[in-house]
Amino acid sequence: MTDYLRKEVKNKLINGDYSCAKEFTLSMFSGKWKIVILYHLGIDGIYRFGELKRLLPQASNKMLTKQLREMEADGIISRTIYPEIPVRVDYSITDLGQSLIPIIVAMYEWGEERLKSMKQDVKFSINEEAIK
Amino acid sequence: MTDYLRKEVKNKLINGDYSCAKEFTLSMFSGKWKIVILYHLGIDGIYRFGELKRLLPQASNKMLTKQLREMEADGIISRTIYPEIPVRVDYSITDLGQSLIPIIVAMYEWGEERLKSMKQDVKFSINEEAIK
DNA sequence: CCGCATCCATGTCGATACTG
DNA sequence: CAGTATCGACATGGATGCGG
Repeated sequence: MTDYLRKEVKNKLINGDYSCAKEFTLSMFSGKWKIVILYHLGIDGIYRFGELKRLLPQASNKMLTKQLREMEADGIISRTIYPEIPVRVDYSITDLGQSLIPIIVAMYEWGEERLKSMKQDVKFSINEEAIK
Repeated sequence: MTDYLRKEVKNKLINGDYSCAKEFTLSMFSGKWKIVILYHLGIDGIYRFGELKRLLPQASNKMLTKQLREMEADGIISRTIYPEIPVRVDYSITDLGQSLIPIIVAMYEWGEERLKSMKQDVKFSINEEAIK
């Protein structure tokens, strides 16, 4: 829903509907590859376009570019072009982007916990099967 | 991207790729209306289907139902049917869903702050215009 | 090397009408 | 009341090829 969400939130903001603060935050990193890119840039540091591509082999050029451009427009990452030949482009997180990292870390931890307890449940049901 | 995200994450989980904990968490509330519904159920308490509809006038039956069913399947909300006539259905948040509320509150607060400083920037540029 | 442009299959969402 | 069914418009994302 990402593009849709971005458009919706923009419309709401234009129409003065400021009751959508959480949707606004969500629209920052809810996009294909966005949360992963942001996490890497926040934790690891600077990446070049090609490095991100290798990091996300499933992402097409088109999608990767789109996500990066949107995050740049939102001010959470920055893009630096070095007009060498061949061209070189660096991506890094901004201070604003960095301020989102705690939330993403919280999401990471929640996910880890949840996955752990889901594995537990699987073990339990296997044991129950064994008892029968 | 929501449905896509859900499918992707499910596939990743099936394939034993447990390195996607944040995407997994994201898939819990990244869906049309999900974060708003979850927030209301978490803060206000129980809602009936019709009440949610009135709360989200833009949401169609189809979408509202879909989002509620998915969140139920994910175990973050629960659905109770009272076989009266006419039928009555209550939706409430589960303990698991409640454990997501701090993250959503953090997102709400980040959004509020961000919107505030964006308004500030608008004021600044208006003042600059006035100075000229 | 880092993209953008185009085409096309698929997916998503709204509107409307109908049911137990 | 609380949904389901169906149809059609629209958007999304993958593949490919081109360009500075």
